[in-house]
Amino acid sequence: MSDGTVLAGVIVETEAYLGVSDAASHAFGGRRTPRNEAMYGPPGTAYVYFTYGMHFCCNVVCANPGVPQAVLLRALEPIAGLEVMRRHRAARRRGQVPDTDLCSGPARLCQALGLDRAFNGADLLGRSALRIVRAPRGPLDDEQVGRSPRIGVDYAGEWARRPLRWFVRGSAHVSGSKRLGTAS
DNA sequence: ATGACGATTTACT
DNA sequence: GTAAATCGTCATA
Repeated sequence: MSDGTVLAGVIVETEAYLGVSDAASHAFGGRRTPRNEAMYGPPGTAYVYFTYGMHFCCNVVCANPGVPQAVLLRALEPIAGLEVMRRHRAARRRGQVPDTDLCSGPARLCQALGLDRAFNGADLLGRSALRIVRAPRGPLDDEQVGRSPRIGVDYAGEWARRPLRWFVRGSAHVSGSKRLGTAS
């Protein structure tokens, strides 16, 4: 953060949005507007969008410039800056927030990290304030990764059923872990 | 200018 | 389980 505090977490849940052919994607049918323009940028670009009148969600652009494919960051296991995250998340809530719920959802994660439209279009691979680095613990075995259909895209017909959500099996930091964390 | 809607979260019955 | 919160964006006119 601006005061030097480091907020960090391990990505434990993601969803893929496969571009112009994907009915659940903001770029479906080649739709290109000021809002989703970042999706058409180079790989490693952040696509942060505002939704439901109150939430932000953060994606990582994955394909070449002009090809609007991205991965939605859905949950993190927080590993640094927990105090700040708790403050961010408790602000607009009644009680306290369990540590397993600090970043267990695409909008929760953005709230905990303080991500908003200022980060839209940011380069996640450089030295800027927001970045993604290789996990020190290394890659996971396939057995440790679960898959399921994506969340909240029921309007997308056949695409809604595709298993394009990935999560760390057994992680308590996955969104809706009680319902979905053990699926597939 | 208008209106419908959302890649969600939270609270409440 | 259901519903409220809350508003930018985009398609339509």
